[in-house]
Amino acid sequence: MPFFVKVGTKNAFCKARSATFADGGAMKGQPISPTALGRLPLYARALREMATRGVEVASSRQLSSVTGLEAHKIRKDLSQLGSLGRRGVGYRVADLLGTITMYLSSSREWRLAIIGCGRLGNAIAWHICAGGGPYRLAAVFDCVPQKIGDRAGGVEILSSERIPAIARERNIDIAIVATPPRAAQGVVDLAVAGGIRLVLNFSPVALTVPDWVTVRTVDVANELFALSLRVPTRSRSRRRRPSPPAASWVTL
Amino acid sequence: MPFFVKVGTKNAFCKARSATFADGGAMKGQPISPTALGRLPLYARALREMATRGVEVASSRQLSSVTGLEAHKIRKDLSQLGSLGRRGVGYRVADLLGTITMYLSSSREWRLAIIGCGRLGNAIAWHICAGGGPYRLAAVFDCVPQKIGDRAGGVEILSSERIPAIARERNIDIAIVATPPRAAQGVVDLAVAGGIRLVLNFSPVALTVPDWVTVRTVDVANELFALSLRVPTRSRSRRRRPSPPAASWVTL
DNA sequence: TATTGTGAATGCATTCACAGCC
DNA sequence: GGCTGTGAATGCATTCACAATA
Repeated sequence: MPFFVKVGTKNAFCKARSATFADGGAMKGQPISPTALGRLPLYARALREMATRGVEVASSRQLSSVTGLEAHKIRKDLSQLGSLGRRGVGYRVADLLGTITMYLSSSREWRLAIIGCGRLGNAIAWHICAGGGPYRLAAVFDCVPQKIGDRAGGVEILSSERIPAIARERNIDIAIVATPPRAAQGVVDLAVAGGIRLVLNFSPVALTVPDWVTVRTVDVANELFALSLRVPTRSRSRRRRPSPPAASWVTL
Repeated sequence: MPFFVKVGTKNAFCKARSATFADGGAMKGQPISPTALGRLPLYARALREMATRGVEVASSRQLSSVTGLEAHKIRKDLSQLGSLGRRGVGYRVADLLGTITMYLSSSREWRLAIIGCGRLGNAIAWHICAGGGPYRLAAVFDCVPQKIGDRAGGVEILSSERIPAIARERNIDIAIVATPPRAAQGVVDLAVAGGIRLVLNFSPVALTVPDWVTVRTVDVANELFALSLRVPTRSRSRRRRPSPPAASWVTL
């Protein structure tokens, strides 16, 4: 059972990996920090791209220029996967990519339902349909009668009333809510009734759910707002950072 | 020139507000922490909704149940705006809403360009067109000749080649990139050439930009990934949190 | 009693600095 | 000399606990 432990050093985090060597999982230290985990797909993409270009070895600085993240951060993240990379040389692209994909492959397929098949829902449906990854579009719902029976992302659109039943029937893991704000709470309630515990919400409202359900909201207006905060109003204490395009996300 | 200062107390943050009373802006302490600022729109929405329901006074607990955030956090955030709210009573909805909207109103209009008018770009175009807020859709670009001349979100679609010229002509502040991944870097280069310094990127690639440009990437696949990390694999150290629907975002 | 406001504690991510290798 | 790996320092957000107040 991996968890972070307080050990001798001041920063528990630094020792967390070695602290979990004992659990003897397939890979050495599972408890990679969640933020680092979230960046692994980015590294994987960069490495794949480098691999197709025939690059064999990549330094953290090169990875930095491709991903836009600081070399510091990259090394710290990668060090959590173990000691790949050779000092003075860099990381072997193929090996690193292999290890990362091992970590990423949850060897699990996630079954998605899109609720609300307006312009946005439709776009997401096709996006998922096209994109690789372990995500499968398993159902699409809408409450507009005219749309029912049409197809989106290769799946037949069903009536929203049937969400709870179909969610169980098709083993839906994740509901993507792309309805108008008004309807969002109603459909998420149906999804919860269907046993869904992960919700990705694109409508600009806060959804109330039981505490065993995780909601993640992506609000375009909020993204724009967060972005516009970034405008250099008066050259705010501008420390020279070589490439700071990495934006910090607003935490809800 | 607002900035955080180290003062007597151990936590500089706690004193940051009072430390900047001196700057004498229209509102007392401008330097609200960025994360708190990012949550203000959420509070505003909740308060507006309460106001329309005729609620006069709201406690942090009530706000908590509406927004899904912990009461702790809400009080901490709101305390940064000054001492609104009366102890033992709560916050006056109208007053609080007024103050928050004051903080939010940058009294500025942001002019957007959407680059790439496929399904996603089109959806975003209409989303912005419909949604209120200080964001105006000022241009839409696509590189597919067939689409040029069509309209999206009430704006004529122009050829991507014209991005630099139109960006200057129409004073575009923010570029929204919704192209296929291949084309993204190319169009963002054009946007940068047109003097755009804020980019919201929906394509799943890291964009390389000069350091005066801020890019914020929203990647649906990444969101799904981050969400699927949240699945309770083995009831991880589950501390009883009353309502933790608030998801923490993956930081790039 | 109910609720805000806030100093302090905690936790986590980032950044720094440099030891250890090529 | 260049580059990784990592302990420590820093910074910031969250959480806690409780004094102040209606």
